[in-house]
Amino acid sequence: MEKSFFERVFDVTRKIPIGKVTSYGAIAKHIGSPQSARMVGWALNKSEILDPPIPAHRVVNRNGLLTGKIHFANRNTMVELLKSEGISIKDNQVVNFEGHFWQPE
DNA sequence: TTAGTGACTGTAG
DNA sequence: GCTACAGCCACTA
Repeated sequence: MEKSFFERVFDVTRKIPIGKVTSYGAIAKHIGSPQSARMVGWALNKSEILDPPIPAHRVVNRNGLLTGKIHFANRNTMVELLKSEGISIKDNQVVNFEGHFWQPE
């Protein structure tokens, strides 16, 4: 039994270290479908109903832009969480994105 | 069962 | 440099 695409996304996302961020594309690539980054976002959307919750706030698009924050109940939640982990956010974007970037394995 | 949708990305104009 | 379009796969109605 292999894990579904869905579960792999969570598996990778959970491995993101504190203070680090990654992109949908990086996760999708790790799973094996670089062009299915949309699926990653879709999966993360479902993640909030899971237990335990997935650190979806550490996943941003390839520009370091917090596009996913619009799906949080409060649009400041994602920013605040990242800031509390030592990541600076400016204008919905990760400051020094490449410096904080983390890639699975 | 078929059709529609999605937290993206890369290429082309 | 910016805008537009197509592709990708899994899930829900």
